[in-house]
Amino acid sequence: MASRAKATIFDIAREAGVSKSTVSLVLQGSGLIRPETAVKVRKAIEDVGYVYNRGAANLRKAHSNVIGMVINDLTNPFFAELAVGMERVFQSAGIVPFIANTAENPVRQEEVLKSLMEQGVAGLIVSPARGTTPGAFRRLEIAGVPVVFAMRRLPESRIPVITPDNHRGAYLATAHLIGKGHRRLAFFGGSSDLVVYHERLGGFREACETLGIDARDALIIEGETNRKGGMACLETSLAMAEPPTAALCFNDAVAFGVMLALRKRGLEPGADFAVVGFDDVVEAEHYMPPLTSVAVDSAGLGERAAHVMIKMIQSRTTRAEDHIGAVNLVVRESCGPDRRTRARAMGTGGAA
Amino acid sequence: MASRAKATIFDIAREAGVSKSTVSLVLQGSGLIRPETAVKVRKAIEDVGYVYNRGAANLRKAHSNVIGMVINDLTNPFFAELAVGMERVFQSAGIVPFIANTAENPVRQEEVLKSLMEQGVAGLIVSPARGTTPGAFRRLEIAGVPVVFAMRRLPESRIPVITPDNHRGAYLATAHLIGKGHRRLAFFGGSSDLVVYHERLGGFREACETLGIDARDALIIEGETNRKGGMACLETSLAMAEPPTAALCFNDAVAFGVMLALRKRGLEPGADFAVVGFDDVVEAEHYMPPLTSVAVDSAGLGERAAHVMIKMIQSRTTRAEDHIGAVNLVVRESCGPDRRTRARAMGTGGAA
DNA sequence: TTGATTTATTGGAACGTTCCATTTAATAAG
DNA sequence: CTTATTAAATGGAACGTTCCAATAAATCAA
Repeated sequence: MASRAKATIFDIAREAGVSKSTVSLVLQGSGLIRPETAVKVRKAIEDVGYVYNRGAANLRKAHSNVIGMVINDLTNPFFAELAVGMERVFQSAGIVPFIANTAENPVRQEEVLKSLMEQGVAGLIVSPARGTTPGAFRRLEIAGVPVVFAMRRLPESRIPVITPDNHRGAYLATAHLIGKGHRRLAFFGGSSDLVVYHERLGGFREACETLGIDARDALIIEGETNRKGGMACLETSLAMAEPPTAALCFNDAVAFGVMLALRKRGLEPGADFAVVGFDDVVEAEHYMPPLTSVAVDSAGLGERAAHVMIKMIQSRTTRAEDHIGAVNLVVRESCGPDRRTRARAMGTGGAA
Repeated sequence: MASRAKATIFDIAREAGVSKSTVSLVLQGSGLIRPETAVKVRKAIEDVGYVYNRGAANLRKAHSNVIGMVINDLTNPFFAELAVGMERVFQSAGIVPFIANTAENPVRQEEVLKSLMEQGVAGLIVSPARGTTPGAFRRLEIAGVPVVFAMRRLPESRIPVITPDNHRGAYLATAHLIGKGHRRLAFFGGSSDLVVYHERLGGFREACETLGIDARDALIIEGETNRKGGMACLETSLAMAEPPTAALCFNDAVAFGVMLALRKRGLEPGADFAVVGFDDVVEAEHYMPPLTSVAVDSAGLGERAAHVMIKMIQSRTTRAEDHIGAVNLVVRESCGPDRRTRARAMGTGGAA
């Protein structure tokens, strides 16, 4: 209401009877000022209701402490987890990261990136939107802003990447299905404009071939990466001449959709059709039946991404090594007769 | 890599053979400059790889276009939905909101608010963390920054609030349970340091009294507002001498927990124990059994909050009217014999 | 042709900080 | 008692914009 003109360090200086420079020093916690003076100044800061103007400071300092995270879908708990992991690290480093959502929209992403750059971010952690064009991050590179990709990568980009081991995860899951005796397999959901898709599909294919199944017999159906997509995939597959008996799904959301569609047709997930998900979101454990899924530790990947970012900023580089995170197949009850229910298979999925 | 010193409007001016003022005018899209000149300048902007420095600009303009949203729990899809609703509105207004997560931690919230203020935000939409002290927003008020509370309110605060009609929602849900013939009711989850809790509990109590049930017979168990809390509540209640036969849950997460715990005891949610949730998150519809819940349209509330914020900024005020959003009871199958499955009861819950 | 008006462009001060170079005050060394 | 040394505080320039007042160029009226 009252809102008198914003207080500046000059107001503080007058109030405390010192110079603006002294105030500045106190604000930065410099040891050069006499403790009593510092106390006096700090009191004045309180009294005048001062708010530090970081914009003005950055004008001189030329390096802010703001880090942005650009997330492609905030409503997916999987990405929200990623964000939370990053925050944990930044918090302990005294950094407040700003999150922006692109809602899987490359145009929006462009706006978001522009805005963050204008704000003078020190670095950016990005899970790029589907359909991102290769040039979208050129401006960032030119400006020399450190960028890390998390969970997703772009084809032919030099930007460091933190992702789970998608290939291995898909391999483990597929081997598990084959080990259960399934011979007609399907891969449901996702689309080929995502690098992740190719990685996971690659693991699926390799497992098929290694374990004696002709990959050309496998059914591959692209689709949306959500429940609806999963339902559609299942319907399509059951309309085939020789329908599959098991499916590896692009992610858990797709798997939930598949199970939903099975129920709707009077089929029991697990007994009548085996389903494996990917990501192992919290819901997977509580679903009916509990979903077998590839756990990727998204919060851990978020932490790792944050650490890499901090390193990059400190060493003033825009390059860093990629990091491929370990995955586990978490076996639950969505793949038929529960021989080893609720056991955690760590790095072994029956690839014998 | 190369990263030559950041280009400024002076560099553009030199490149285009005009003055810095002209460049500034072009950047602001002023109609005062000759179109050909504008084209020339815009080309120079591209050529030098210029990045607008909003911090410097704000130094003069004294009003940024940055809006912050402070969310208490980003992993709850309910709050993520709220964020998405807000973003929709801001996007069409050309504003990029920055989201920050407080993880339900008042200390973290303090840091976040401080950081956002230092960044010079034009306004703040906040879903306050549980346990927020009344003074937490004093600095914002002093600085005259517009603030809107969303989903949650603080006791005795003058800050405008956008919330669902918690009292009515709880009333409708409770009346529904009573209409089904239940007489021993429970209210599960939440805690009394949340204003929302009192609102929902108030609706519950009013329904009991109005519809002929002594509210003192009702069982009220506080607890965490997540699955775990729900499980604990159910266990506690079943240990009572005369256990309840139905429960209104503080939110859907609690309701999911209750259903989980029922199953674990071999009881069937719906048939053996009626459960109603609150919020109607997307999972509610797909759960087994589908959860009857109070829909609050969180995305819509987010949009509303964003609109109010934009109005406040334009009219340079820090006051605005509260907004209480309508709620619907969405009846599904978690409350016993499904007399009217999948019907949407709009504003009427059987309060006759 | 001259002056008035409109249209485009420009220089300079200001915004709130940081940081360097300086000054002043206090202390130590000779 | 000087003079060198250290500690504490300060003034001024700079950061990259915006915006006002001023100028220059073009158009119009008389």
